[in-house]
Amino acid sequence: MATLATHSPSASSPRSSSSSADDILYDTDGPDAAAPEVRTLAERVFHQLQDAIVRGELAPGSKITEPGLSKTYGISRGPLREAMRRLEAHRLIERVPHVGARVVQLSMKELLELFDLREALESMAARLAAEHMSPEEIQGLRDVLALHEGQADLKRGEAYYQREGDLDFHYCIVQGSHNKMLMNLLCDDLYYLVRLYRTQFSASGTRPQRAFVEHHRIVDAIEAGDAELAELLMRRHVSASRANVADRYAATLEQSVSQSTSQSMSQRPG
Amino acid sequence: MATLATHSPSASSPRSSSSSADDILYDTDGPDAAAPEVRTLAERVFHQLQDAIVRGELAPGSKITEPGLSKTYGISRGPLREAMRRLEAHRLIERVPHVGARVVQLSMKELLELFDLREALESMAARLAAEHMSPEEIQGLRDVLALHEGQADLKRGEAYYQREGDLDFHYCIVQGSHNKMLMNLLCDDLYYLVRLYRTQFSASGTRPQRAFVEHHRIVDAIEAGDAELAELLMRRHVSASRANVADRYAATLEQSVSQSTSQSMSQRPG
DNA sequence: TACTTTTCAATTGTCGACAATTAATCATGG
DNA sequence: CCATGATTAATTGTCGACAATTGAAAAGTA
Repeated sequence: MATLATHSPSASSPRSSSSSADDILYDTDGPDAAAPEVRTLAERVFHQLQDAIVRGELAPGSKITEPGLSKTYGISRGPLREAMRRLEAHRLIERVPHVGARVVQLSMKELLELFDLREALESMAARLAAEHMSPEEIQGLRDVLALHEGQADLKRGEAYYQREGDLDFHYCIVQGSHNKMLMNLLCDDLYYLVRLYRTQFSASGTRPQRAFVEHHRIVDAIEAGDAELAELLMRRHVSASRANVADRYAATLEQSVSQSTSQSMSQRPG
Repeated sequence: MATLATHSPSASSPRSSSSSADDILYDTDGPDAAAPEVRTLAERVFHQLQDAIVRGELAPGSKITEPGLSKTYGISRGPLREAMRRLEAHRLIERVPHVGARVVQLSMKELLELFDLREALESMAARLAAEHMSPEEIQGLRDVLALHEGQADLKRGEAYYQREGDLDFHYCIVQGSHNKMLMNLLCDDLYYLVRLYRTQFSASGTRPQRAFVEHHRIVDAIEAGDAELAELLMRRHVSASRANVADRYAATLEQSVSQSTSQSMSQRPG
């Protein structure tokens, strides 16, 4: 049932299968955050499972069993249960006592709710970033945008979202808010869900380029110290992203009229 | 070290030590949410520990050890670790690998950050509530306010906040938003922290009465379907509550100049 | 055939024991 | 007297085994 790819049980190097985009993010977290931070088996398996879920190797809605994963990753059920409990805390899996756990499957309603949350929280983050970001941090933000501009992905206009490039930007904004609570909430609890469905509803048409322009406008506002404008632009940016996802979903629905490929979609499109 | 009160290891009735205010909240959650929901040892101990922390029996910053709690609650370390992991997910304790866990101790900066988050999220909740709440739900909201009005606590103007009366109201608003993501975030992740520090920085002077009036105004806006006004009023309401906490903290600081009772306060006031 | 009951295999929950790591204690040397 | 290093007790991490619960398959009956 679970389309689990080959996972070497003895992972020698930590964070080996994570994307390069993550390294950019983690570097912005601070100087002492560069440490691997995998001091225990449960942590390592947690990161591996997290990666497998976000990458889609563990399909949304698929049931995951403790003995199965225990054998797959070569560890006992003790640390595995701890890793699963952490996944549940991050809302990546859902557990039912005495029944089991399965990978989370957001309905379209919930996915749009997630964007509403982002709109409220990230606009707040942009406002705080405009108030608190240092010139060095703003320069780092510009570097991120320049890095994205140089990538061929953006020019082809396809994979800007899928390759975490967009989230990199949002990460930096949230970090710039200097609000630890907000950082925890967005980066630890919400962004993993966003990444999960980002690959499914990737941006279409001219949306990546427009998003890139919007990013620049937001940085301009932050650099000018215009908190109100930064908040407004970020709110519009997330809202436009939300609308794009909704459109993509509607297109998927129309497409699924002829083809009955409603397997990976939601059952309750309310 | 941990000032743990007497906890009967064999708790016959579930949710025995929770306040009556919680029952009101849980009833608004739906008809089938009245079930005890404690189908496992880990769940029960989680609720017991959660209650002990929120009630202050486990002081903020105090270290909690697995063998200690294991013996206190009469269970093995297996389910206890699971309960602790859930507490960590709810940000009520902080764990360090190979070192241990201790009850969370928010700095004043973090506590104010928490209020900023509430301001952004609950104003959003109020707006959604004005758009989506049914007449029956609004009537339930008025019932909550009437219930609070009849209590002697409010008249004495002291314990309105401490007795979860205020949070009851906010719970109902969040439920009325009909946004599951928002409900999870606020009710599961943030409100326990709020409750923890609510007893410490209880409202002062005429603040409880004013808060009560503000509650009525918010319900009026919701009933009128004025989403914009409801959002604004809630934003002001939370902001005023934040200011009140900040004032109380400043008063505590001045008081700690003569008395060096900086034990339960934060070490990093900034 | 359809429905109810029973059985059973699989999974989850719980426990006790052992290994690994840490922080404090104590001894030693400068 | 203080700093530094080894020792040790305590705590956390990990493991394998057993008990309890669940869901479904199998058997029986109307």
